[in-house]
Order: sequence, then structure tokens, then C-alpha cells
Amino acid sequence: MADNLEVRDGSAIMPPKLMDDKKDASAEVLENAKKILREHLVRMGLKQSSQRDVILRIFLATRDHLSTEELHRLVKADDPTIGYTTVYRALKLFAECGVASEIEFRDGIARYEHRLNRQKHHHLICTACGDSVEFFAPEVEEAERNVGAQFQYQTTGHNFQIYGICQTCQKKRKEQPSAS
Amino acid sequence: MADNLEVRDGSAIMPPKLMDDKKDASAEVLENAKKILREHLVRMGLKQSSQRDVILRIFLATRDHLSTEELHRLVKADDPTIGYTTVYRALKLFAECGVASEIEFRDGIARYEHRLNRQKHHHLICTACGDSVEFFAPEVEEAERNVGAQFQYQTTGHNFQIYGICQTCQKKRKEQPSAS
DNA sequence: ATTGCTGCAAACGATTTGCATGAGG
DNA sequence: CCTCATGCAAATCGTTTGCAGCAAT
Repeated sequence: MADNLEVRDGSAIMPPKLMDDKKDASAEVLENAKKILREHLVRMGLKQSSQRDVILRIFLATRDHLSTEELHRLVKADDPTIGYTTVYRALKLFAECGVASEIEFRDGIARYEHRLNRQKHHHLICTACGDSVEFFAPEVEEAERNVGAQFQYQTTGHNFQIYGICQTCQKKRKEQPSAS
Repeated sequence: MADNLEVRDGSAIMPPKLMDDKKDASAEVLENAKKILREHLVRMGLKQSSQRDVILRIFLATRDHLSTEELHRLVKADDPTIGYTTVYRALKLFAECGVASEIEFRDGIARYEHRLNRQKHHHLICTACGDSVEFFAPEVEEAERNVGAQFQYQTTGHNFQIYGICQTCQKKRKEQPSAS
């Protein structure tokens, strides 16, 4: 599941919505993630749990940007006994050890995506329908390094999204200029 | 494209924390903002109010990044009858018409700053103490244009912050490596 | 045995809204 | 007059935490 690079609105010249680095490295990625997580747990004096294994596997099996609730829904389909709080705490853990990273859309909901075997990318988000597209902007990574050095900050990351209206929603608005 | 990614200063010392464009253009800026707001109100079929004038004046009188609550506190000092909700709605209005822009720190609180007579800038934020520094990164504006064109989005803005630990907090951590 | 993990429910807190009243056009 | 603005209180809703019992080390 989840290796479809469909471009939904059918225009042929559009670049793909997801920039993929590897096609189906799921098993390999999963092992890698498990190892990273395990090392983090040991380092922090924490314990393993079967629930976290399930959550990790399902989290890695999707390419989407998942909110805690969405991931919980997926996890429950696999094991209905796993609660929301456990998913919530697992995601925080994944983010801590670098397996996941948080992205801020504009709906006030925390979303996560996994970072393993993925090039650094950013998101272009449609504020009308919530759809998003990924793009590369290496100059942003460079800006982080430069600015950090200039102000003598020890940088830990950044946050970069572009907002706009996608082509589909632009068309819709022309047809039905509904007062928002 | 976008290869001039140095943050300009050229001096070896620490750059100033706020990049100012004009020193004291408050009156001028206020008039400008009032005009923009008024036009927006007319366009949207809304009405003027004395409360919004007060809020606008006080909002423009600071260079800080204000949360709704902080601005409300300042406003109350001037006119104790103005309520939180009015400030909240006024800020949304200011953002709509371009007088203010929202910035997302990482504490889950919406903050606003005014945009008039200010160069486009971004923020470098200390996640330990919350302090922030402004910097220029024109290549980011360029990225917005390029990416928008590439994916045929009509862009409306972006969101860019760099996070890290400021020098002061780095020192503190060396002295007292308190487990967070 | 000790200590972390889980899942439930409850707490939290910033944001948002419903509504009666007041003011702008 | 009609419509929007205001301010209060209450609702919302994602996030976070307290706690009793369970599981890992």
C-alpha cells in the first residue's frame, strides 16, 4: 500500500506530488527505524512495548501526513485495544529520536511524517482544500546553517511551508464564487 | 535561481536583533494602516468602530510579536472596557487586510506582528527561552514564487522559522545541565 | 521488585461562537 | 431601521496529564 504517485487532477505536465527517494524500501526502512527507536529507548532508560511496534509499523506504512487522530484510526484497525494516548505519546517519541518530524499545517492540528530515507523537503499547502504537494528547496537548509552561525544559535531545525490555492480550487472559485 | 543566500551584514559582530527600516514613522504608519483597514472594511461591507481604532493604534505602537492576550492586556491599560473577543476579532481583521501577519512560534499560541513599512523578514527562535531574532532571507520569497509557478498554485504566503538554542541558553546548559 | 507503559477519563487552555445589547451607516 | 460590532459567557477541540493496573527489565 501507499506507493502510488498519482497526480489527481490529470494535468500531464505537473510534477509529481510526492518526491520519492526509494520505491519500496518498507522492510528495510522499518528495520532501520526500529533500530533507531531501540537505541533511543536504551539511551533514555525507557522500555520497549508491543504497542509501539505496531504503531511504528503502521506509521511507516503510509506516506501521508498524519495527525494523531488519523494514525490512531489506522492503528485501531490493526489492534482495537490501542488507545489514543499511546499513539500520541509514541509520535512524540518518534519525533524525539528523529524517526518522525512534525509539520505544521494551518488547521491547528499537529501532523507527522516519517523522515527515514527521505530527502529533506517542504510543503506547499492549499488553504482551500487542505491538499499538499512536496518540493525541494535546498537553499532553505543552507539558510538555516548561515543564520544560525551568524547569530550564534545552535539550530535544531526549521519550519517552512508555502500556502496558496491549488489549481483545482482556483477553478472551483471561478465557477462558484461563493462568498466565504 | 536563488543563489544569493547569505544573510547580509558583513560585520563580524552580532547583528542587531531587530532589523528596522524606519526609526520613528509611527504617525505615518498609523495613517497608512488606518487607510488600508478602512478600505478593507468598505470592501467587505463592514463598519468602523472606535474600539478597533484603539486596538490598531496600540498594536502598531509595539515592535513585539504579540499574542491576542498580550495585546488585550495592553489595550485594557488604555481602555479597560474593551474585551478579549474584540481584540481577537480585530487581529483577524488586521491579518485579512494585510496590516498584520501571523507568526507561529512553537508554544501553540498565535502571535501577530505588523507588516507596514517593514522589510520581509523571518524569525530565529530560541526554543529554550522563547527569545527571537529577525533575519532576512530573500531567497525564501523567491522560492515561494518559483514553487507556486511550478505547481500552478496561486500562493498567498509562507511560513518560515528557524529554531535553535541561543548563546545565552547554551551557556546556561553547560553550567547547569538540568535534565529537561 | 522496580519502573516504565497503557488506556481511560478528566483537566487544560487557546480559540471560537451564541446571544442580547449597543452603535454605525 | 437595519446591520454589524461588542462583550460576556459558554462551547469547542486538540492536546496533555493523573492514576490504577499491566508489562518489561
